[in-house]
Order: sequence, then structure tokens, then C-alpha cells
Amino acid sequence: MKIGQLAKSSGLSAHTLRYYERIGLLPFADRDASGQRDYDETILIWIAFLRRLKETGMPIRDMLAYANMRNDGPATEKARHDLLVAHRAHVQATIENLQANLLVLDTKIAGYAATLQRTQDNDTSAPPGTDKPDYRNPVPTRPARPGANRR
Amino acid sequence: MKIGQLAKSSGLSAHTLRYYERIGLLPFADRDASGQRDYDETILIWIAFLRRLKETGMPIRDMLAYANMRNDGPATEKARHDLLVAHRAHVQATIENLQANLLVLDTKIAGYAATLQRTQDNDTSAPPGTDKPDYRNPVPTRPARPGANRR
DNA sequence: GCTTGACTTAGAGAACACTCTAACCCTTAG
DNA sequence: CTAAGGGTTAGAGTGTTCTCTAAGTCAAGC
Repeated sequence: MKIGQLAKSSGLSAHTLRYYERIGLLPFADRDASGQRDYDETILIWIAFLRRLKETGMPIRDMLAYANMRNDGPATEKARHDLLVAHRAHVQATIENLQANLLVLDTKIAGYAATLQRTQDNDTSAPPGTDKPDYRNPVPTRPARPGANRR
Repeated sequence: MKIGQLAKSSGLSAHTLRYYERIGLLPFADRDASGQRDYDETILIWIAFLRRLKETGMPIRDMLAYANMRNDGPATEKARHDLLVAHRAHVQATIENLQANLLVLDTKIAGYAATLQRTQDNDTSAPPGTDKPDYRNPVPTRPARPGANRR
């Protein structure tokens, strides 16, 4: 499989595939007679796993650590396990934070919905005293400040 | 309240507060006699809301759109409502994706845990046939390719 | 034989969201 | 009076993750 084909079936661009290889996320690909990369199907499984790590917010340097450990063989299994467990906790925390924020968002939306229904004319969302709008300064003038910005 | 104080109570740096003002996320602050920014307490509510939007992954340009609509008054309420609803859907989708990925991560972790327990020596995680490791090329040599990189 | 389109490389550029710097000013405590 | 510690500005720099460019090679179809 050439890089263009892999790009299509993996969803990564050929540019990105080369970039990943360059930084070490993907193994150096075998080359065909003319020197072009020639991929094995199994690379797709690894790419899919990388995608999951990426989608869950793992930075590339951590994926790189994992990839390097994998290359170092079975001796690193515990470390890899621990890395995934730590990442799992991170993802779990992210989910919980998102869910909490979702509730606030819902309250805010409900406030707008109620206001729209009543065709009122101010911006206070649901709970009174929340998020007072500031309609001063629609295009505020920046006061000239003497003595600032002299070099 | 001066910018340093607001930085402490909002959790944003003074740099970031000025940056947000510059790009329009925060209203231009009032100035005291000597020209220094003098904030009202209520700005904290707006900043807290911005933080929620940010934590849920909203890009600054969208927050900016929201902030600008807010400055434009009640006429934009429907648009603001719609923006939040669309964002809510985005957050919901993100959560669901994270949860799905969490399951895969758990499977992978369980595979490592089992392997470690048995002190086996290969990297296959739980479901057979998943993610075959590639131990070739620990520090792969890059084959010289004739004809590449001539300028 | 020539065109088309895919491939090669090193390295430049982009988008995002800050983060910091230089050079200066102002207020306050001792 | 002076030093510390805050503030001001425009604009440069940073880290991350790609994304693209320039200049060229190569294979396949007409």
C-alpha cells in the first residue's frame, strides 16, 4: 500500500503520515523498488489506536513515549500499562468536567429560551443576578494614556 | 480592582486579561485617575462564563462572536441562544466520543493487566488480533534514496 | 515520447492561544 | 528621597500539531 492509499484509508493526510514517521510515531516504512513507502495493512491498527489517544487529548510526546516503549519490547509492559491507566484517569476527569459545564450551559440556554418566549429585552439568563450584561462601550474608545509606550 | 487583583481572583494572568481585552473578549476596562485599569466585581461573572466556554472547547473566535452579540443588545438573543445550543450539541458529542474511547482504553488496559499477571512476553492486548506490535526497526536506518532532495 | 499525477526531501508557514519583553511610568511605605 | 512593586504599551516569541512549498524523480496511460 502506497502513502496515498494509506492516507485515504486511515484518514490522515500523506503529509501527516510522513510527519508522524519523522517524529517517530510510525515506524519507518518499508520501501519499494523505486524508494516509495510501501505499507503493510497492520499499520492501520496502530494508526487507529493513535487516533484514540489523540481524540482523548493525549499530547504527541506521550504517544511517542508509548510508541518507543512498544519498540523496546515486553520489558516495558508495566510502564505502558501505567501510562494508559494515568491517561484513563485524565480522560475520566475531562468527561466529568464537561458534564458539569454542560449543566451550566443548559441553565443558560433555558434562561435564553424563557426570555425569548416572553420577548423580554434584557440578557439576564435563568438565575437572577447571573452574568449581567454590559452594553456600555459597544465600540469603546481607547483613552489616550500619557506616558505609556515610549521606547 | 486593579488588574493584578483581578488576575488573582479570576485565575487568568494579567497578560491574558489584557490580551482578552485587546481582542474584544472583555470590555475595555474603566481607568482610574492614573490611567490604570479599574475593574468592577461583575467582570468575574463574565470571566467565569468565558472559562466554561473555553473548557468545553469553544474556540476564541466563537466566544468573540458571542461577546459581540451581547454588546449588540437584546436583538441578538435568538442568535446567542442558537449559538449556545449548537455548542451544547458539540459538547455532548465530545463527551460521547470520549466515553466510547474510554471503553477501548479499558479493554487495552485489561489486556495489559492480564498479560502482566501471567508475566507473558508479548504485547497483544485483550481481544486477539488487535494491535500487533512491530518490534522491527527499534532505531531504524533511513535508506538513502537517490534522487530525493535536490534543489 | 509526453502528460498526469503520485511520490521524494528539508524546511518554511500557519493557526491557536497565549506569554513574555523592553522600556517606561506611578503609587506607596519606610 | 528612594526602592519596591505594581502598572502601561506594541509587538515579538513560544509550543503544539500539523500543512504546505520548492524542486525534483518516477510510473503508467495514451
